[in-house]
Amino acid sequence: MTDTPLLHRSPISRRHCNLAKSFDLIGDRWTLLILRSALYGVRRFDDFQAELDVPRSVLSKRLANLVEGGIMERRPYSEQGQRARVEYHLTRMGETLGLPFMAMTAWADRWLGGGTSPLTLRSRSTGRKLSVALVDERGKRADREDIELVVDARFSEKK
Amino acid sequence: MTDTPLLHRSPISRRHCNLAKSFDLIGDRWTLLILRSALYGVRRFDDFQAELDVPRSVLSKRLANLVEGGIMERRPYSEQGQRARVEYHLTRMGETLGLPFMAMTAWADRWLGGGTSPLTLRSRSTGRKLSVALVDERGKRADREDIELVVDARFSEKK
DNA sequence: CTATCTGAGTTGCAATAGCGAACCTAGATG
DNA sequence: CATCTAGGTTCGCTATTGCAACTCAGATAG
Repeated sequence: MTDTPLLHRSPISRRHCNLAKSFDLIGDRWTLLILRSALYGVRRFDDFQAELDVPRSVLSKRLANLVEGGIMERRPYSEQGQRARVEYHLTRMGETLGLPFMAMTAWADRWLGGGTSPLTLRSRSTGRKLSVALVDERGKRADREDIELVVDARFSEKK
Repeated sequence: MTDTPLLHRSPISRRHCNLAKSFDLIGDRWTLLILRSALYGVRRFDDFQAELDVPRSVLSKRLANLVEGGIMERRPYSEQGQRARVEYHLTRMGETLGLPFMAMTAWADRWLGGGTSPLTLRSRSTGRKLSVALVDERGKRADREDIELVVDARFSEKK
């Protein structure tokens, strides 16, 4: 296992790094916890609040940020004989966070859960176990040593 | 595309959720940015500081947390004719965050970068483009509708 | 037609965390 | 013996968080 070579600067400048930008949007403990719940199907203010025990004022602000960022949307609903209320649904943009969250879950199960996985993923059609991996177009897994980073020079440090 | 069914509580209680635990460790904007740089090969205090423009006091605290959490380790080094100094290396635990970060990068390129990817991944041996995906043991990609969540009942809400 | 319940917030205040600048320290160099 | 460098710490100020209480709007009950 060779160490990655020492660098003094990242190959992609922070201004151009979409990953870095994404952290402005979701790089916050409560936001991440809200998204975790939302990906499971939680949608309502009081459900988020009760499940996470997040201060209502903070929850309110975080949900507003997520809506502004396009990750969630406010959608009115009404239950029989109740006045109209509001749910927070993931947009398509929000739903696609599923994959990074699954990758993160696998990491966390391995390193923080001692290898126990409270939740596993399975193919409904084939019954096979699913996992997140780095693969080529054919589905062949790449191993760590075989990965090459290709940097688009337009996005490097000083342009 | 059917909506995920409404839930009032997540299927995994927060106490048992390793994903939720991981957010205590890395669910913070600066921590995430530090890890991004570290995965590229940045290791030194002043390099992190200059690249990220993070307050030195905050950087100091975050690095200490990462070391305490087992994600990074302090390692002494000396350059010729310089006194011994310290670098922050990712441990194996830290390195394996690469996959979640690659998944997150792909998400961010798609939704925040308008589809432009400053950085792409390629297989050194085959030259093929690599991407993060949810696959079965054979490398067959699963599509969204075909994913089943299997919950270990021991970790549900009330035990 | 007033009183109560419920879900979805807002408000106010104290405690905490973050920010930026200045300072410290230990050896190597001029 | 003054300066430089890398890796920090300290300090005062501001911004954000956490918590409890309050509001608001409609539906239902008495």
